Amino acid sequence: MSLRQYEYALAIAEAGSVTAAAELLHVAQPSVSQQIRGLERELGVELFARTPTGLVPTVVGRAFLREAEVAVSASRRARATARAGAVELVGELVVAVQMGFGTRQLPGALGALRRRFPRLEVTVFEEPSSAELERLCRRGVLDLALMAACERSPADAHHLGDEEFVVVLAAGHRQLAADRVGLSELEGEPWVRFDRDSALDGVLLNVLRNNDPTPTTAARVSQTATAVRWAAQGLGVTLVPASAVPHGHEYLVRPVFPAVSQPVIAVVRPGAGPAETALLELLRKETWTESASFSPA
Amino acid sequence: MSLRQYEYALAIAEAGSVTAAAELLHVAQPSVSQQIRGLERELGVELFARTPTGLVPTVVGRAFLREAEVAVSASRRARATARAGAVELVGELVVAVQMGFGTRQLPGALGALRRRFPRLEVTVFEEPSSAELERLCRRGVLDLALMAACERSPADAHHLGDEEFVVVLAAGHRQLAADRVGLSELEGEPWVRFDRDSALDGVLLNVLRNNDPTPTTAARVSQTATAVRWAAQGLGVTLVPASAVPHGHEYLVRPVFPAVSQPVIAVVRPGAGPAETALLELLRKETWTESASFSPA
DNA sequence: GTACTCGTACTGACGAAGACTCATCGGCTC
DNA sequence: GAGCCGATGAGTCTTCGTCAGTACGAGTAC
Repeated sequence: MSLRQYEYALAIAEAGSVTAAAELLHVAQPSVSQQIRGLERELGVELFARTPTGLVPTVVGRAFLREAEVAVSASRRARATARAGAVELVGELVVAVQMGFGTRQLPGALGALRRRFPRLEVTVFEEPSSAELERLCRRGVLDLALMAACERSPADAHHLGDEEFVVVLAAGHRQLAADRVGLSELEGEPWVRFDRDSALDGVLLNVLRNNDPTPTTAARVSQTATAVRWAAQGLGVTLVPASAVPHGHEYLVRPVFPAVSQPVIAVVRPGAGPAETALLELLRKETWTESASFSPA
Repeated sequence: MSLRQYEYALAIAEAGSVTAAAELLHVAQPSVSQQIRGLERELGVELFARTPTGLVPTVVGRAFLREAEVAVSASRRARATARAGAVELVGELVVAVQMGFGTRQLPGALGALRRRFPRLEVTVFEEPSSAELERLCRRGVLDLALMAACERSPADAHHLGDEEFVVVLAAGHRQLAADRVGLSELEGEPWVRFDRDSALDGVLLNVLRNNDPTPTTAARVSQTATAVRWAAQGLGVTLVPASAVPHGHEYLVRPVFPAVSQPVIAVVRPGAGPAETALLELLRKETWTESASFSPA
C-alpha cells in the first residue's frame, strides 16, 4: 500500500511491459516485477494478465488503476502545493473577528495582503462567541483573531488601537439633539441587545451595570448591522462599535458619556508564519483612531 | 513522498499532537516525529507549528493536508476496489463486435452477466475496422471480440456458430417472390455497400467476385441497420448478417443462393479472467442457429 | 520568585524489514 | 536458434521501527 507500487502499476499499464516501465522509472526490471507481484499478493487479485509480449491490465486491474491514478496525481498536487508554499505563500488564512472589530480596517488590510500574495486565500469568521474563539485559537484553526481582551493574554497579543462604542437612536429621538449622550439619560429605554454570552452583550451589560442593571430587552440579534437597522426603526436603542455603523445611519449615532471604548487586540497564533505576520503588519498600518464625527444633523 | 507520511501528517492534524497521533496509528512516538520531520525536510516547508501543547498545521500545512487527504482516500478506494474484485467481479468489461455479429444474442448474454455480477459494467464497441480490432485486442484494451475470422487465430478463439447472410431488397422488388435469391439474378443491381476496408464490405466483394466483380456502388454506410433501411427505400440491394435485420423489415429479406455464411468466432483476450469466461459461456448458451424464416408475404 | 512535576517533541543507537541490483532461468515469438 | 519477455534467488543498502535518553515549556506548590 505504497505510492511507489501505484506508480509502478501505472507505468506498466502505460508502457505495456515491465521492462519498458522499468526504463521509464529508471530502475531495474526485477524491481518493478517484484513490486507488482507484491501488490497483487497483498490485494489477492491479479491486476495484470501476463502475455508473451508484456503485461495487460485485467478487468479488476483497470478499476484499480483508475483509483490509483487519482491517488498518485493527488500526491503530486500535494507535493507541488507544499513546494509552492516554500517560495510563495499558498494556502488559506483563517481570521476571526469579535464584535465586528475592524469592520472598516479589515477590507483594506486584506486587499493589500491579497495583492502581495495572490495565491493566498483568506476566510473570515465573524462574531464567534468568546469561548469558541478561545477554542478555535488554541486548536490552531485560527491564524489571527481580533478581540477586545484576552484573560490569559499570550505573548502574541498586539494592541492595535481602541474602538469607541456609540449608541444608535431611533429617528426623531430627543437625545439626537446632543453631541454626546449621557448613559444616565437612557435609563428605562428598551435595548436591542445581542446573543446571550456574546462579547457585545457583555460590553452592554457592563456599561449599564450602574445606571440600569436590568435593561429592558426589545430584541436580541447576532449582527451589529442588524442591531443598527432595528434601532433606527425605533425598536429600541443599541450600543455598537463605531466602525460597525453601516453607511447611511451616521445621523442616528452619538458617542456616549462617559466614553465607552474597548482595546482592539490582534492575537496571532503560536508559530506564526509569514502570512500571519504580514497581515498583522498591514493591520498595524491601518488607522485605528476614531476620526469620524457624529454630530447633530 | 510516501503514503505513510501523508497518513502520519493527517493523524497529527486530527489528533493535535505527535504523541496522540502515534497512539492512533499504533506506533511509537519517535516514528511519527521522524516521518514528519523527513517530510518537511523533503518539501522544504514547515507543515506544522510546534507549540508546547502539540503540533498545529501552518497555512501551507493546511493546503498540503487537503491534497494529502485526497491521496489517502483515493488509495483506500483503490485497495477496496481491488479487494472487492477478489470476491466479486468489479470493473469494466470491454467487448467489440464486428459486422453486427450477435445483434440478437448479445443483449441476452449481457443481461444474464449483469444479473450475475451487478457491479460489473460492460462497454460494447460496434463495428470497428478489422485492423483496429486486432490492435485493440493485442493491446489488451479488449476483453472479448466477436469476429468472422482471425487470420492468426489464437488458441483462445471459440466458434460460437454461423451467421447466415441475407439480401435486403427494395419494396416491390421482383425477386421478393422467390424463397431464395440466386446471386446471379442480382447482376447489375446497384449495391448499398459498407465502409472501405470494413469486414462487411469484404464479405460482399468476396460473394460477388464471380458474378459481378465490379459492383455498382449506390452508397457506402457504416451500420448494417442503415444499409437495410436504405435498401428498403430502393437505393439498391445490400447483404447483411441475418441477425442484423431490424424488426419490421423481415419481409424485404431473402436468403441467398448459394448460401453465404460466416463463422461467428469469439476471441477472448490472453489471460482471461472469470468475467470474460462467464460471458463466453453465456454466449455459448445463446442460440446461434438461424431459425427465423424469411418467406414471401 | 524558585523548584518541582508533568507533558511535549527531539535525538541517537540498534535491529528488522523492505527495496534495489545483478546474474540467471524458463517461455514464447519470429 | 536468436531475441525478447517476465520470474526468481542472493547479496547489499536504504528505510522504518523501537528503546533509551535529552531538552524545553507550562503549570503548581511553597
